[in-house]
Amino acid sequence: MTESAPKSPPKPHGRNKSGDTSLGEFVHAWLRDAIRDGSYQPGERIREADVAVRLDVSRTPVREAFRRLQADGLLVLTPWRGAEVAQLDRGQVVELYAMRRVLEGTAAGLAAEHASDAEIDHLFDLLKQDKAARGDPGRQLEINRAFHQALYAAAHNRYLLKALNALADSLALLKSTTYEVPGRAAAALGEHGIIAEAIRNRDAEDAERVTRAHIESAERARIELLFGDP
Amino acid sequence: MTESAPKSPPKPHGRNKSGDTSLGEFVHAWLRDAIRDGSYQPGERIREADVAVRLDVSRTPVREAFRRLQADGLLVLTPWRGAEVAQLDRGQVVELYAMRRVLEGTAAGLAAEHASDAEIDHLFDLLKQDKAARGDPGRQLEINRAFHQALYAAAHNRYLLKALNALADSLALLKSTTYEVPGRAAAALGEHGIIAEAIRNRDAEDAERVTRAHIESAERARIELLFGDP
DNA sequence: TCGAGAATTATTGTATACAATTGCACTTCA
DNA sequence: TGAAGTGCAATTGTATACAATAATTCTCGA
Repeated sequence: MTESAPKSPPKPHGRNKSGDTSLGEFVHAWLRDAIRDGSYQPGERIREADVAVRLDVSRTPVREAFRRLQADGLLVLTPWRGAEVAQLDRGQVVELYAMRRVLEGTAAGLAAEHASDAEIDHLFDLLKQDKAARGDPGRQLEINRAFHQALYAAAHNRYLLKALNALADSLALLKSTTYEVPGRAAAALGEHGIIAEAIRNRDAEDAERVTRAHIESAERARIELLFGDP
Repeated sequence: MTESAPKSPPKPHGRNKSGDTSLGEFVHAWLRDAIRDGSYQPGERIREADVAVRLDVSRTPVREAFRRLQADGLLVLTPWRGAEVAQLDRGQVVELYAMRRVLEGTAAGLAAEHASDAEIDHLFDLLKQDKAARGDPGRQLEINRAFHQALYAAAHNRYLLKALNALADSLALLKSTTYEVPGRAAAALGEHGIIAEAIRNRDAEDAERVTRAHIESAERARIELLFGDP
């Protein structure tokens, strides 16, 4: 608890075993993942010193990570009160999905215009993998993420990519995933297929339309999951 | 230069005269404004110690500000190289405006659906002020900003607001403003009027359409200003 | 004279000491 | 008994010392 305990000798702070360049980045990634997988629940308070002790670093990189996570919207920092994992009310969830519908639709539209053939191949490859993973929800979830990431990248717009990633982070604050709704995984797979098809056809308008529909059905599943009355 | 100079006695770090709650926030705001008004030029390197000495604070709050500005996309931080004011290449400018077209259009569409009557009144009030400020470019620029901010707020979507503000920050990296193009201020005023009208009519589709057109003409002015060959 | 390598220096990354603030528990008085 | 005031503990904000790294300069040899 106290920091005056006989610590190990000051360790060099060069690259740590992960691919992070600095401890601050390492802590950022760690906390982000911890929030994602629910180790830290929304609304829970996080103390700098706790994290520092747990990761065996000083408070400095922890503070750095806190600021970044605040900017990402994952933490709420109040002066002299510290950090709390953000929690979304119903209104925010609705706003989040409204935003996602727009951005994701835009990404699909731009992808239809700008995606390279290799990028389109990659989308279809992921679809194939998804089909193969039927019955393995964990794997499907992973591939689902990859599909959306591939879609974002194919749009070739850095600002859009950044905004979509920020949105995805906020979405991670909702503990459960829509794949827990019966049939949702299969439905999503089908919708992904339609999206990929539209992109291959270079039909931007159609790609945007079907993608918005995809997000809308994801939102319906989400609202049902969270609040039980769609 | 050296920090060991006989400093003033350790000053209390309570609320400073500005409305900032912490020094970190104060430094953040200061740097942000300095980048906005060109005191720090894009591409210019900024050293932590310099800022610290200049603002008479330690490096800690400066570092904090640097991280936030990096998250905002205003600074580029390379490990052990420090901070550089971000600079946008032509591709980024195009991507930025593509994004802005989408988000700003979406904001207008949502505003048409969700804006309160008071918010719509505010938009028209700003239009009136803008007309009155004809001939005063500085004031017009200020009102222009306020108009767009009011538009963002009227959309009632926190994520959209945040994304648009981030975009506006990046836009500030371009030193000049499109109002330097002859006739641009007047054209913008007219376009703003059309947007406000569409919102008052609660015509979301039209509001989005005319707003996208507005951003497109702003982009044309920008590209001409920056690169001279539209 | 030029280039490769080593020492030096400038600058950032990290750790930690200390100050300031807040919230809570305890005391005290009506 | 309850409520208000006061002191203490927990926690964050800030300053600064030190370590590590990268850029720069200097030296020496071909």
